[in-house]
Amino acid sequence: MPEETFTGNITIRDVAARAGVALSSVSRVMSGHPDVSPAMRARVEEAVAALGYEPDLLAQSLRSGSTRTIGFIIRDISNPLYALIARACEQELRRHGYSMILMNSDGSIETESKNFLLLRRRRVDGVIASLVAEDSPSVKKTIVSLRAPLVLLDREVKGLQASAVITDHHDGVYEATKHLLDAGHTKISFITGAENVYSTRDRMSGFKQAFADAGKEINEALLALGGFDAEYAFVHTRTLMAKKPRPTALITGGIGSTSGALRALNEMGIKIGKDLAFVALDEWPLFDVFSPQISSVYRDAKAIGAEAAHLMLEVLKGGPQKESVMETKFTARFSSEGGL
Amino acid sequence: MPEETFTGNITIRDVAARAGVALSSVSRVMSGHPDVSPAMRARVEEAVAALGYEPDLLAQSLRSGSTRTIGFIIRDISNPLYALIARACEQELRRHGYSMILMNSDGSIETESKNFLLLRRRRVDGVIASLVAEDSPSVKKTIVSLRAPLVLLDREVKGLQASAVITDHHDGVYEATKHLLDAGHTKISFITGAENVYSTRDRMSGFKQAFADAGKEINEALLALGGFDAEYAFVHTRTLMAKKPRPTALITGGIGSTSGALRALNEMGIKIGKDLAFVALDEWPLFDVFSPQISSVYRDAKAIGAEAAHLMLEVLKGGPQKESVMETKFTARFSSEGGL
DNA sequence: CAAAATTCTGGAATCGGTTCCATTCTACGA
DNA sequence: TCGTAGAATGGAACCGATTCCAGAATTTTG
Repeated sequence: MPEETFTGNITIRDVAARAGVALSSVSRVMSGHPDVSPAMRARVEEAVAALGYEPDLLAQSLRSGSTRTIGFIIRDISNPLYALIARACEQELRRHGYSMILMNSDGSIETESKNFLLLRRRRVDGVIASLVAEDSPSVKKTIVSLRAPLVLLDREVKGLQASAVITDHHDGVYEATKHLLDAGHTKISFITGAENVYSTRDRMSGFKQAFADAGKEINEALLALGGFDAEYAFVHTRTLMAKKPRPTALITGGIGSTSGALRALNEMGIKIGKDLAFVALDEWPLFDVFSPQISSVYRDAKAIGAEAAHLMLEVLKGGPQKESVMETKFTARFSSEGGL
Repeated sequence: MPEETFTGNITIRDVAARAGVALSSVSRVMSGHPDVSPAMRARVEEAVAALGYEPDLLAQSLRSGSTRTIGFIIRDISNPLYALIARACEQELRRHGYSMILMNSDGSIETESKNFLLLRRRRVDGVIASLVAEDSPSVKKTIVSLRAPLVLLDREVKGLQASAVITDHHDGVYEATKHLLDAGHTKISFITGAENVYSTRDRMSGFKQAFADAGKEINEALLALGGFDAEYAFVHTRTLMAKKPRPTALITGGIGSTSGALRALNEMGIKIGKDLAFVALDEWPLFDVFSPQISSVYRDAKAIGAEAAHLMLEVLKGGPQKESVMETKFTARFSSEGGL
């Protein structure tokens, strides 16, 4: 029960003064050091309780070198997939005494770089990040200079010491593409981000293999691999759907791409499952309620977030860097019918 | 161009040594203090550039008392409304040199309390929070002991020094309810969180006034004001819809409530806009794409997040505490037809 | 019972900066 | 030419903790 009112902060000195002991003794009691007599422990604990003392994490960090803080850099927290990942990740980190500093990179390499630099100055113990691109030398240099453990989300940067949680997009997309090919589609459009990130490459790899296995040729003109944002997908959906002959099927990679594409299709009056076979990669909140008819390749965002936290905690404990692979699951629904 | 490789961190001492000047001079140059000769500035800047020196934010914070860090406590970042708020808020804070520590309270008062305590120990410069409840004395005590500025999101806690961004739910809900009453509904259900948070009270106030203005009586048995989570709404939708006579209209407050209710309605085979008139409070991502038929009361989450950041920055600059009111807008669509 | 080993405790250095204060140097006016 | 104001710089204290080291108090051993 604190007896003092708040006038400035209560420091270890105040505790030491009240207990009539040295600073070092108070510190030892607080940190559970073995070299403390029961009498000393009692005296200090009384003073701590009476004053309501709480050690200053800032000062502890400065001295110990560990801030118990993890940076979390993503494109955009308002993307529901990232939000789910962040939620699970934060929960897990908090459970182990770590706090999360959240930073949006807004899809900009410069912002991302600045964020990394700032986290370094803040002396975070580690960073969990989904890079905007894997091929930026400046970001790579920044990351190396971090000298703190890094966990990548769905990215592969060669020549970089890092753990990673990656998704096996290949299998899910392979199944989805095979499903479309089996139905007789060959003019299949694919809209998603650029190939300078792992997720796009892995998705394309599944896409290509399905075509190869079916002995069919990919029509490169129907691919739009330029950006994850809704605007990019919106524009390219309009362009692609205006081509003749028009694509008979469309796959969109990521929630941003999907929303932009669907908005364009809506506007153009193209009905999925009838005029066009459609598959979305990744699901979003209320998916099962509002989009029970959309074929999708699903992945468990919550599990990804928790796994990212685990990998980080593992390395912080001195363990080895690791790469975890999360699975995807294709489910065919009404939207991937029709189109032919 | 750094000539040294990284071996431990480069401190202000290294810079002073290389430039052959005192620590205090380096510090003055770095902080742009006026008492610095051009010659001194040049020498120090040369050394800074050569060594690639960057001041340690931790040490600066300890000395200056300001961490340039803002805590952000919400129920759940994976709620799209909060995600949008967080995104806009972080962007704005970052633009002004502040970082955001994100914490989910998971709807638990104890977790929320712990989060506040941890933020205090981390010496954050301020906290932006959407409290789980307004009537918890323990949380109130914790907040008072923070002694850092607080910006509340859609909450009103009396006896607390704080800024706030609140939403004018009253008007939107009033319009929505009036719309239903005008159509002839009287058995209107309302499912949302408890009345110990401002948003529920303000929504109920609009609801009640619409009934009063219409000279109708509210059927209290049709209200379920107990939780914002989907599970609560799911369970109570089933119960309420099993009553006889059954409610002819339903309003759900918040995205969690809405998703739970819609899931239950789906399962029960009740079609909104036909078997039941339905209004959702708050929209969600892809709302216009997938739910263009759902009547809603909309608010601009991005603006709310940016405003929260502004209020915080204002107070940090020494300005007064303020309360900002954001508007809501009811739009009638297909879902609020039928039911009678 | 003295010497040695063990257990505790206090003092001081340290983490990496900022800032006050005193001192030196320069320039100006009387 | 001297006194003094003003600018520039260095030294030291400080922010709030941790930890090493030395010494005091206690216990064990010969």
